[in-house]
Parts: sequence; C-alpha cells; structure tokens
Amino acid sequence: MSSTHTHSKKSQSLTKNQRIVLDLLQNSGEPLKAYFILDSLKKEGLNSPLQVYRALDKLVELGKIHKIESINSFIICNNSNCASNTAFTICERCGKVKEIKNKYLTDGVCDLVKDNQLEITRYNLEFYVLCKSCKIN
Amino acid sequence: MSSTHTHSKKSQSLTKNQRIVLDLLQNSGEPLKAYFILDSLKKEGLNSPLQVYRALDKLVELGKIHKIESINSFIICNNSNCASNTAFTICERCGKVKEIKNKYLTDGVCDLVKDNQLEITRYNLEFYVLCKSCKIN
DNA sequence: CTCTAAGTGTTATATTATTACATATGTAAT
DNA sequence: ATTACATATGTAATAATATAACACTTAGAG
Repeated sequence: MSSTHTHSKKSQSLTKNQRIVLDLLQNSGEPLKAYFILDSLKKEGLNSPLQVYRALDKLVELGKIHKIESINSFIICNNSNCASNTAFTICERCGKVKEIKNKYLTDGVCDLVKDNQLEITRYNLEFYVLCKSCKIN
Repeated sequence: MSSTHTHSKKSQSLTKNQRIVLDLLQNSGEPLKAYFILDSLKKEGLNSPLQVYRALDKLVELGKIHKIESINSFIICNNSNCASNTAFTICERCGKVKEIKNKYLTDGVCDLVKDNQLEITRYNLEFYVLCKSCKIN
C-alpha cells in the first residue's frame, strides 16, 4: 500500500457500461427494472440485456446498488457502508420504495440475529407498508 | 356471523388444484419452483403454468405457503400463524432454506419496527447464511 | 333455482435472466 | 514493449419466470 495517488483506481474503476448504469440509477433514485435500464440506455450504446445484467451484477457486488428481490428491480444504495445488507420499505399501494437508513433498526436486526445464534453473511429485509401519502388518500 | 357450523367451509375450501399443489409442497418441505411443480403435477392433470400460479397465489394469500422472493420459489409455511410475514435463512453454499420459527426474533423485528414508527402490513426477511453442514465441509 | 363470485382450461404472450462464444481491454510482471 | 492474465464487451440465441385474455364451469348464498 505504498501509493500516494492510486486510491483513485479503486474508486474510479468502473467501466463505461457500469458507469452509465450507475449514473442512471443515481439520477433516478427510484428502483428501476433491467429492461427499462436497457431501453433508457440504448442511445448510450447498450444493446443487449446481458450488458445490463453484467453491469448490475458488478454494481451489486460492489455494494453501489441493491436488488429489491420482490419487484425485480435495482436501486442506488444510499447508505455509505451497508455492504450487501439491504432493508427497504415498499408501499403496497403505490409501489414506492425507500431504503431504510435507520441505524437502530438495522443494528437491532443484527443483534437479534446474534442473540439467536445465527451466523449471517448478509440479509435482505423487505417491509411492506402504506406510505404517508397513500395513507392520506 | 350467525353461523353454527359454517366454519368447515373456510378450512376445507381448497379446490383440487390448490390441494394438489399444497400437498406437493407439504410433502417436499423444500422450496419448489413453479415450473417444477407444474412438471411434477402433470400426471395429476395440471397442464399450464397459469394453473400453478393461480393455486400458488391463493395459497400464499391464505398464508399456507410462502414465496421466497430471492429464489423465485415457494415453500410450505411451518408456523401456525405467521400470516403473510416471512423470515428465512438461505444457505449461500447449498441453497437450503429454513423458515425461522424463532418467536423472539420475529417479535423483535416487530418491536424494532414499531419503535421506529414504521407501520408495516407485512414483511419478508431473507437471511443468507452458511448452514451447519456447509460450515463443516 | 338462480345469481354471483371464484375457479378452470387453454392459448398466446410478456417479462426476467442466462448460456455460449468470439473479441477486446486493463493491469501487473517480465 | 511484451506477455500473461483476469475482467469486460458485443452479439445471438434461448431459458426461466410470470401474466393477459377469453370462454366456460362450479360451489355456495339467498
């Protein structure tokens, strides 16, 4: 680790396809589906599903995005260090998804898990809710 | 609600397709995929994916089975009253799935959720683990 | 008995994801 | 610079998962 400036490599090492997929998810902020991403990025040169899925896989692996399993969608990670652990609320009425940032909740889950002698490598928590605006209407 | 004996209807009201799909999942105990169920029940008269999916949907709705989202599979519910809440461990090496029956864990999650002012209608928790037999080998 | 909700059977099609293979690129060691 | 290697790319084909549409049937309530 005798590097003075090579840190940029690790943070900058996204390829073109990975970059444009990440940017789209970043700008959207919402969960997006693979084929929607494909359509959106046709003009950027993405031609096949595989190109999208490969980029998505890599970004998931890097912890930069998450897959929301129950809706087959991908969303930008807005926690700094959640690794591959995920926790979401999903509105049952409008479908809106929010990543749960509440440290106490996610820590609490970890504690619960430890107390119950489960050795977890990662987890995915999907909480179905009625969101605020849907509750009103 | 002026019924004296109509309760039998509710507990017995599975149709033939729902029944054979439930039985298969019951006997298996493992998570099964829709198209595997279809293949397995061809001889019982199931001919199309839709017949399987309709039965599965209904059984999920009744709380008799659960869908494990991240592996697109369905498994018999072995809790008596988990409603549509689910909690599973999934072995990352061998794929084995177990429903978490630990009341303290699931109650704990509920408490955490309440403490954090989330109104949850249901949840799906997927914990990825290395199961005992895989840990040894 | 009739009405209605729920389920059935079937065909077609939509959506989501992977396999296979040939080529290209970035990085590190020589 | 050149090789070697791991990783990524491009493309076509296909697999796996799930739903739409429609005509018909059945079970239970009144």
